[in-house]
Amino acid sequence: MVNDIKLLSTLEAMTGPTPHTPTKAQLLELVAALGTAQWQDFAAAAARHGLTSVQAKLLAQLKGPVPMRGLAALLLCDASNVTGIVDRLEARGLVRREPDPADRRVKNVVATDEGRETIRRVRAEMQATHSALDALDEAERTALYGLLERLRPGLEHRG
Amino acid sequence: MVNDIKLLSTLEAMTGPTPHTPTKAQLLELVAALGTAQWQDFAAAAARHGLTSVQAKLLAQLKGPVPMRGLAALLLCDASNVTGIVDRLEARGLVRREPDPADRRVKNVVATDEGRETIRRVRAEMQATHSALDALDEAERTALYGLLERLRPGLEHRG
DNA sequence: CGAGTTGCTTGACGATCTCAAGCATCAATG
DNA sequence: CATTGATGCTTGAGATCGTCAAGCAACTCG
Repeated sequence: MVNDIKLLSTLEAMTGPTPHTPTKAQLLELVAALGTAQWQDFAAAAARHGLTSVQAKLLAQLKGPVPMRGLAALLLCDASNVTGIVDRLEARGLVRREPDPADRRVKNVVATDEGRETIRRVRAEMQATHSALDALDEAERTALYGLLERLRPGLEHRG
Repeated sequence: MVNDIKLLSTLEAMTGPTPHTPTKAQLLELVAALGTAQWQDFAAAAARHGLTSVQAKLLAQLKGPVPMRGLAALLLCDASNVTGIVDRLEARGLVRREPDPADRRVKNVVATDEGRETIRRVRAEMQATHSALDALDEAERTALYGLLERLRPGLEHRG
């Protein structure tokens, strides 16, 4: 699938002095470190707006109306947990519970204007993440995106 | 710095049908999604050994003796929080508190044999992460490693 | 209608997290 | 040496997060 010699030399030109092929363990550690760094960047940005990371994460899922059950699935947690988180967001006016017209058991959660604006700012204020991505040029971003997309299927549906 | 045309076509051969250059937002979203997926993989593996994710994360830091204060710095949390986490790990025999010979205020936390073995297994059992990385060949891993290393400086020391 | 399922909430309980306060120890100063 | 201040850890109060079990309302199917 890949022409090793040509590709590696191109990559070397691209990423600077190439470390020799990393162990899976090294790669794993690096991915983990960056994952937590980015999560903490997110948490810090959320905190500046008086949100916990979980509240911000929930808010980030609300592109449209989502039933409580759906939020539990997205956040991979118990539905009873979502009740409390939405309670607190609703008390601050960032979110609304709307009755579902088709099923009276269901409550759909919707972000208010203020909620949308807040999460937009949180994303914009993730300085560490933004400046990290700014270190890459366009070609590198495309390459990174492609590689990460290849990782996605393995990571997201787990066995 | 980069020969765009040649590089992009090589990358296209490498990553399959190339999405056009992704927005920073798209890239950010993808990185976030993979970060959480990996974190949940870690949490699930830890849970199989009766550990919470935070307990496992603390255990993962113990390559040698680390003072409580140092753990708080590594985990980016209050020192009083570490007390409780170490209490629970110590009660299960995964960790020990040792007096510091040079400073009697300090307690150094050390992983026991069982603690080391447990965290080793947790890492080994992160199936989703391992199988995701298995989807990449050697050249791709090297490329990914190089790109992530470029991201690290921006992400880790934040302003 | 009745039985089972599903969506949400509540209550109990443990873990995580922060803050303020406290105790012991260290370091520096007079 | 004695005092003062800083440092390392623990404790307690209070909020959030997370699960499980139980409950109520509403949907589905026979």
